[in-house]
Amino acid sequence: MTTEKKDPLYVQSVEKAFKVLAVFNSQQRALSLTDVTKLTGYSKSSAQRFCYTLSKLGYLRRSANHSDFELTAKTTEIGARFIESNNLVRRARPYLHSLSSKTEGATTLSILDDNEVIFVSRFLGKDVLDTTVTVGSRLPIYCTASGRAAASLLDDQSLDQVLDAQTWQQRTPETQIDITEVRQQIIACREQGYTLVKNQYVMSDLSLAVPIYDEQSDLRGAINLAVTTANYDSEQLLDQYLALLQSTARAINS
Amino acid sequence: MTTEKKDPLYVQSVEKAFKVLAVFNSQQRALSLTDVTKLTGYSKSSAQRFCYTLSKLGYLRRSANHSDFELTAKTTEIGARFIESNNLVRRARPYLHSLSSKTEGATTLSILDDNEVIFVSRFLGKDVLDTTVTVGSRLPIYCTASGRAAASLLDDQSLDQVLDAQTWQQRTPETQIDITEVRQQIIACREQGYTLVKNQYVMSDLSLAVPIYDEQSDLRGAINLAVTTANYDSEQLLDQYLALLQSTARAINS
DNA sequence: ATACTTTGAATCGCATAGCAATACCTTGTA
DNA sequence: TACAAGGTATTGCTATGCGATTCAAAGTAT
Repeated sequence: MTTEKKDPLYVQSVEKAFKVLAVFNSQQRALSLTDVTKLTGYSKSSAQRFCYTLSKLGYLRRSANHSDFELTAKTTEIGARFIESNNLVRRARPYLHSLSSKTEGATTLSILDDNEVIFVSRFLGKDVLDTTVTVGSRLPIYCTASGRAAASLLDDQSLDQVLDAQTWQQRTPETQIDITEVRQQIIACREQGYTLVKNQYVMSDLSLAVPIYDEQSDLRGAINLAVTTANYDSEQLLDQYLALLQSTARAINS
Repeated sequence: MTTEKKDPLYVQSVEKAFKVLAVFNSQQRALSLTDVTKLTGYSKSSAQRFCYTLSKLGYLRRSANHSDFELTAKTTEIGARFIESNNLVRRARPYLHSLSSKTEGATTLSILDDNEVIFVSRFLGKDVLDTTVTVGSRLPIYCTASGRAAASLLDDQSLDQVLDAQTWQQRTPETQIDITEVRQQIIACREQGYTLVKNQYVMSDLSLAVPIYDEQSDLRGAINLAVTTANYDSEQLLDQYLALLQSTARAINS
């Protein structure tokens, strides 16, 4: 079924292991073996074997009542090594940190991955506005400033592919779910070098993002400054911080 | 050789995949196939197969010059789902954030894992002191306030095991590498409910940590407030923030 | 209590997925 | 042009991972 073609180099057990890990999330924190069976579609035996193996390796553990499995802190290890080793993240961090302090908003660096962006660095200012997103969180392109800015670096063809692959959802009353409308926004960002997004992903979020292309590593992404609509309106944000954000982007890229 | 005993449920391919990912770190950012071969001890074929598979899955990619492999941003995904789903982290976050703003120091929540602690939440204050540690970073027990505080929750036997397993290293001129000395510090923490650590992991770091035990999830860890010795001395830190840190710990636990 | 259902753990032959070795390219160097 | 070194592709063998099945335990209902 799902097995594309026989590919002699491809190790399916690895795929299965990651798929098992993938069914755990904040909605599905603790899962029984049968849950895993259903969610992965694997046989009882396979689910058993992979849960067992992943437990041995320390990426899963039994929940407090011993009936379920859940992710362990160890799952953060691999990603942390990426964060620690990536030069773009390394370079960006001090700038984002100071920008966050200066503005009291939240700053992030995100990287384009498939049809989404992944937050790879994040600093929260005094303005809380958390929404539980953290380093490692995946966010859609169409309704985030980071996503739109990062996507503005793509050529037309890739952009269309990415937009087609979005799962368009009316996340807030104001979310734009019209593909041509969003596409225009992204093209505009490509031309003017920034994008401003309001109440698209969650309400009371006002975000300004600037694309980042790291030649050396060939990574596309964006830096983002998020504030609450309670403290700023769009013009204030642009007037006060666009120049700063853009110079930060330049600084990171050099 | 390394295969302990035959264990019919254990899927070795999964172990190998993770071991391949594990050889990548900030010292070894980009690795060729032969590098991976050497570092894992696997045959050329195996290294090839797992690098190939992990690339297909999106956890590795070719470096800019196409000769090496490197970790991708996607590696942060799994850990992020742990962070997003873990209740202890969830509960602690707002407290740590406000504590960091209030003190201008860096706050962290860490969880005991094997013989180390893992940072699972972290907020940097205006006092920079970064040292590239982030969410997901593993840190030793013996020379960190978080580690010592978390270890203070262990019974004597486990504590000794953990201490024996440390790779004692003179990280700074002041690092204590005497096991009995460190053990005393940890026992003291067990009694007084906090530990203060200075210049042990890096110079000019002054850290105050309080143990956290989450009954519900049976996780042991610590919350930590780190400042620079330039801004505080030990007594100031204790006087001003110990009570606050302890009440934060209580708040998190309820 | 006793049967029935559901879920997790252990067992077992079988087929195939993953193995190492090898051969085949490709690229840089002398 | 020959050589070396690292990367890529192929192949035959067998151990590994497979699903089915059985066994055990815990929970529900009668």
